[in-house]
Amino acid sequence: MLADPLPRTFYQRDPITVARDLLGKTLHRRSRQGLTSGTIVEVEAYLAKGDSACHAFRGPTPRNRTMFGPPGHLYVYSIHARYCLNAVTEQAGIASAVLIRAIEPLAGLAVMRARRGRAKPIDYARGPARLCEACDVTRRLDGWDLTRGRRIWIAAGNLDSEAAGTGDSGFGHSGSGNSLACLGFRTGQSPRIGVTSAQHAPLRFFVDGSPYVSGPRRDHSPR
DNA sequence: ACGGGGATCGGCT
DNA sequence: GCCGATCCCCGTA
Repeated sequence: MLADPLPRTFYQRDPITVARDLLGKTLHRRSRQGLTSGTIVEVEAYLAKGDSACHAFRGPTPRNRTMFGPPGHLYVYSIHARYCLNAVTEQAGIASAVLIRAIEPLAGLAVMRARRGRAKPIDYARGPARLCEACDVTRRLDGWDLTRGRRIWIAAGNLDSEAAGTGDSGFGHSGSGNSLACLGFRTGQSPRIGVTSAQHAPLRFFVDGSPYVSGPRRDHSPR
C-alpha cells in the first residue's frame, strides 16, 4: 500500500545511497490535528567518518545520541530556535544520517497553513525548519522509529528517479497524485546548505527543477 | 528581486 | 559565553 512505512533495510545502507533513494518518497506525519504528507524533494547526507559537518563528528553527546542508535529512527535536533529532522542510516554504532530539507506538500495543506502562519503555500515545507513546523516535528519525536507507521514514517512515493526507475533499488513505487507524478525526475547534486565546514562535499541531493526545493528559486513567478 | 542583518535558544566548551 | 545542518523582515532599486 502506498503509505506503508519503508522497512528497516531501506535505512541500513550508506547515507548517500539512502539520501538519493529518499527523493520521491513520501513523508507522513499523523498528529492530533490531522495527517500532513508530502513528497521528499531535497535531502542531505551526513557521513559517519571524516565529515566535520556531521553532528556526530566529535563523538556522542546527549543531543546526538539517536544518531548512534539503530537505523530507521528519527533524529531531531534544534538549531536557531527551530527544528530539523533526519533519518538515521547504516547501523547502530555508526552515526550517519540523512537530513530531509524539503517536501512538496500533498495532504494536510489546511493544517500546514494553520501552523505556518502567513507563509505562502510554496514555502510551507521548503527548508528543514519550515518542514518541521508544517508537520509539527519537534524534539519530542527524537528517537522515534520510522518503520512502525505511527506518528511519523516514510513510504514509497509517486516519483521515480531515472536510476530508481530502472528497478535497482527495489524500494520504488509507481503511482500518481502530485505535480511531478509519472514524469520521473532528474536528481540534482550540490554542496550542503548552511554548513560551515566540509563545504565542498557535494552531499545535497534534490529533485531537479522542483519549485519546492529550498535555496534561491529559479522561477520568478509569484506564488 | 535581492542581499544584509537580526532574532532566538539549546547544546557544548 | 559562543555558535549554529535557519528563517524572516526590511532595506534598496
